Amino acid sequence: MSLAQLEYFVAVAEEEHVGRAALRLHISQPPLSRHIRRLEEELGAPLFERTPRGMRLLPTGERFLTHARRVLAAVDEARRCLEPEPPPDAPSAT
Amino acid sequence: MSLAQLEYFVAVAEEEHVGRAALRLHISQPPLSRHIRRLEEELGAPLFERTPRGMRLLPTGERFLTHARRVLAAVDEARRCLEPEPPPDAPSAT
DNA sequence: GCGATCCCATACCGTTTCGGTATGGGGCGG
DNA sequence: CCGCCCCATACCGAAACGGTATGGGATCGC
Repeated sequence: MSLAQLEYFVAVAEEEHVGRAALRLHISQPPLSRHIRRLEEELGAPLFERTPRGMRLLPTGERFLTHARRVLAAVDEARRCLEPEPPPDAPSAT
Repeated sequence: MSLAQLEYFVAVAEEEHVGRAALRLHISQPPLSRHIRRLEEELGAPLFERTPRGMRLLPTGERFLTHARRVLAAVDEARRCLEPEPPPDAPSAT
């Protein structure tokens, strides 16, 4: 499991469509399909139901989505905690 | 930034020693040094102080360590949320 | 029913990343 | 001065990634 795979999974879950998710992620569709499939294999459980109209989250996928977002949020916080502090004379309120 | 890098960072931070951390992670020392350095480059800030005895966390590294552990914990939870439930007749107490 | 269309999945290829071995450079202790 | 213990760099083969081309299945219009 990689952070990229989690981002990919979230995008597909939200779009319910591999093609649109690929556009949003700026990669092409086949690698994205592969990542999703490999993630499912690694987790040992399918996350999506493949329908003629696209992808729909299974209950397992719904649960995983919550945790995936939590991971990505934690990564964002980790990045932010290192950002240089804004200048003392904050332009926001003063 | 990758999950592997976060694991590597935590191990080096805990061991304060690249060589021991490498043993613990079952990889060799040079790739581990590279990962740490590349993580620092990506974050734009050094995380460790290099001493003749090993590596010591800088204040920035201490802050980042907290967040790195949070990310890895969230990943663990994500994995766990998919595990098959234990059988109803729990063997723990019977 | 047939062809066009829209999905996702697979095959193949070039590039990049990763991990391992060998080696360099610097500080500390005998 | 010499050996030892650190981390850093150089180089190489293996694995993973992303892109293009293509296949297989289902739906819609005719």
